[in-house]
Amino acid sequence: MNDAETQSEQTLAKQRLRLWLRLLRAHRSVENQLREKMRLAYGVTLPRFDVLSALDRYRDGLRMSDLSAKLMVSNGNVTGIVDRLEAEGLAERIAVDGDRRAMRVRLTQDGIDRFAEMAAEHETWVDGVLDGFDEAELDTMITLLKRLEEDQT
Amino acid sequence: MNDAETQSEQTLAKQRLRLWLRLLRAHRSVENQLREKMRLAYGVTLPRFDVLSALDRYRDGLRMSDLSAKLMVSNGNVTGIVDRLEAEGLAERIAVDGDRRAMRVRLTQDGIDRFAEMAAEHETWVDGVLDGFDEAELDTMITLLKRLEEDQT
DNA sequence: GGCTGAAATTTTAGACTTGAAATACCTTGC
DNA sequence: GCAAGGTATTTCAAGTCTAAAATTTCAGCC
Repeated sequence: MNDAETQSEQTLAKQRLRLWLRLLRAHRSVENQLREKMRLAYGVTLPRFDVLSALDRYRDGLRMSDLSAKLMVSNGNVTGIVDRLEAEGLAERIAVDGDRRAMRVRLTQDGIDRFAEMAAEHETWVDGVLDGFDEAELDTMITLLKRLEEDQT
Repeated sequence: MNDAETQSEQTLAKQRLRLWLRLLRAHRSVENQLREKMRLAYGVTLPRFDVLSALDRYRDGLRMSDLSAKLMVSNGNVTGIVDRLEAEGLAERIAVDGDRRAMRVRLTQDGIDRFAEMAAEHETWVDGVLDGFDEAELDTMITLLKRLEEDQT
């Protein structure tokens, strides 16, 4: 455990741990700010906004399992959130013909309209929170974070 | 809205949004992996591990409010987690003399020992997950993420 | 047709999380 | 001293989240 290579490996591992802790804190910081703004301005939670956002991107609707895969959360989780969005009239479940096990979820017109309002302001909030980064820095981080995701087989 | 400067501002805002989405996904990806490993290997949740980690760094103990501030979560949240850690015998609450409102939480000897085991393996897991990054890349990201946090007044 | 295993979703139990209210205590100004 | 306002923590209701079990349906095979 005393040669230079092992030494460097140890340092690298520690540095990777530091990165993870930074990622954790950065995420929590941004999330906390956005959650409060969303709640005050629109009375909506972040998980619901995330689901609306995914559904807005796929106007034809998504299956429950596609939705949970895209959001990287469990199936049971989206069941509850979609239940509430449905109760609020922002989303609806429709049958998938040819497979009676599956459900397609899509935005209602009201959901489309409400999301459009929120999304516009959401973007300006994010812009404000990440104000300190210029284009080069943004590109750097986006590229590296994207690789992080791709690295996970 | 047609001059070059405004155009660039719009692009920057979109890019910042992209960064936030990347951050979200990267966080979720790492967290999901670590959660499962922690659960299978030690039967412990990530929130509990986080609290143990903070307490391990401050062996004299932390007040509940210091703990919640360091972890960037609500007060009510740490109350529940510390309750459970206490029930498991890993942490204990002790009175703060001079202020009967406050509580100091610290690890028990068992908590110290158990955490040491977990922390060692946790580090190797993080090392594995962030395997794809070399020292320069780690430094870059750490520096930028650190600045993100500092930018929030 | 009927059986078997897989797939999509929901249900369930338990934990985590927030924001707000409640409780208990402290501190300051008078 | 004591009232008023502030601080530390807990409690509470509602929502989010996971992992595992349960349901329902599908698809292939005999």
